[in-house]
Amino acid sequence: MSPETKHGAGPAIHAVHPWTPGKPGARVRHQLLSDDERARLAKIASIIRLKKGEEIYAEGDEAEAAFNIVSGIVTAYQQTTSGNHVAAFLYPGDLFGLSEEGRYVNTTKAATAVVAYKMPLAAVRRTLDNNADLDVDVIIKLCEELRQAQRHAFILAQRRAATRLAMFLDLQEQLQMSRAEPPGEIYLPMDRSSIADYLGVTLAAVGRAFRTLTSKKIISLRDRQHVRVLDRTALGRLADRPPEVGAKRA
Amino acid sequence: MSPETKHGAGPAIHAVHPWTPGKPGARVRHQLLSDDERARLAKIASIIRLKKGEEIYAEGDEAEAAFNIVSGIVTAYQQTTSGNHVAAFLYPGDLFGLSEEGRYVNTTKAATAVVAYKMPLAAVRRTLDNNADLDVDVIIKLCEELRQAQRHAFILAQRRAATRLAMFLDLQEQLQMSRAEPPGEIYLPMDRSSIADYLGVTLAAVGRAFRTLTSKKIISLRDRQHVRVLDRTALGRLADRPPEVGAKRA
DNA sequence: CGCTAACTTGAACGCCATCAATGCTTGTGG
DNA sequence: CCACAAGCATTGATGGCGTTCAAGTTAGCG
Repeated sequence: MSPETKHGAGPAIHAVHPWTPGKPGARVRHQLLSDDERARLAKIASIIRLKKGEEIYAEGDEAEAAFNIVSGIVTAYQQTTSGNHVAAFLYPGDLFGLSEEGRYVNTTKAATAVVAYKMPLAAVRRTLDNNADLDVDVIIKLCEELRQAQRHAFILAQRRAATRLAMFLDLQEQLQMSRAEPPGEIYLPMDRSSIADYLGVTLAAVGRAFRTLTSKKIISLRDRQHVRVLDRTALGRLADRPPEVGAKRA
Repeated sequence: MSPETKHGAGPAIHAVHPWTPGKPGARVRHQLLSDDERARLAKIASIIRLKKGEEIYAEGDEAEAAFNIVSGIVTAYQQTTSGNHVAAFLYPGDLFGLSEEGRYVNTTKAATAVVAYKMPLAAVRRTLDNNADLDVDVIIKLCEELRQAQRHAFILAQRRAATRLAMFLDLQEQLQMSRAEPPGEIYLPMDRSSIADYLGVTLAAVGRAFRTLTSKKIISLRDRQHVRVLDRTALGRLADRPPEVGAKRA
């Protein structure tokens, strides 16, 4: 078997461009690497395949490789005594395995079956040293991940669980569009408890929030993984405006 | 080195190194730029001086320059109908002015009097194209900002206000150490309502949280801007940091 | 087709948002 | 130097929302 040829040219990095303007709010993701660059990275990369639930590396481990997702979803989280905190859901085209002072800062595991490229850090650094254009691509990707983390913080700063969920769904839909996936329905590959850990609320609260949005006819659930948006205006309103603060009602 | 050199040599970028290991948890920040690089950046930079409260740019403005702080504190935030969300407090050595599709993603204003370098984006890009070593420095800095944003999200995922405040104080103390500032007391240059907006709680809740930590003899307040840590173990426990078992490197 | 894990729903308690009043501090002019 | 004002911060009461604990339901998988 020859996975390298099967999956084509090699690693691919997708990101929204920081300085090239597009249609406002469109946030189109481009593939940043040229065929040439992909081929160069392919030389230092190996393919790994993970079953759902498998751990890739753990927080505090010595960082030895960076990863690039080909297919599937990866959850990055940290474990605490009072439950897990999900920092990000990673999709095809995403990079992960960043370290601080030589150690990984979070734990990663496959949320679905995953295929990914694994690139030893030493080789990555060597390649970066010799390819100035790659540097720029990495910068662009890091800018995107930074904005992503800031959006996450923004969601977590909301007070009501239904608002956080609305913003999460809104975000997922935007990401899906920017990945040029079929629209019309939001697909949630991760399970409810991962969503809860991402939103910083309990599993029970996520359930209630889904119920709230459903009973208000803002969304409808085809099944646990597929959400249809019925009232985009109301969803958007929840996502950046305070929910009816007025408590003066009988 | 003349006294003027510090401000005269040009922009300075400070960051914790992602792959060079240090004493675990020490998180020492280094100045990334060589004198030569600073001089090159100085050619495209101009100095700006801001009074406390002055706005630097607003969310949605067309991005035309990046900034690098020389002295003072900058607050980066977004305005919503239900109050402000503070995304970050920026210190000397930090970079800001990142954009998405050519527009700023947040509003920035001076939290204290500020001196900063302003660098037109076009010139920055040209300089990056011609200086591969600068690229690497920017990558390192972006990694740090990313981790910073993830830590912020981690704080916001906490449920109790006192826990968020404890983690915030812990973080500020670490940052202060990594900046090699005098230890023994945490200095909070920002006002209470900025802290509230950073922690995603109300001003009143911040007050209560301070009172809780004070009455538990975990901290004491010299004045509104100076906090002394009385019980670091308890603070770390609240902050959900693993107990520091003589972690002085093996 | 039964088992298990994931999810939903229910009831009581506690924390924080909200509204509102008081206290503190800083700056300005008399 | 004090009086005063304006902004910032603390403190107090009440109610809503989310956590917690627990039971019931669905879906996935052998």
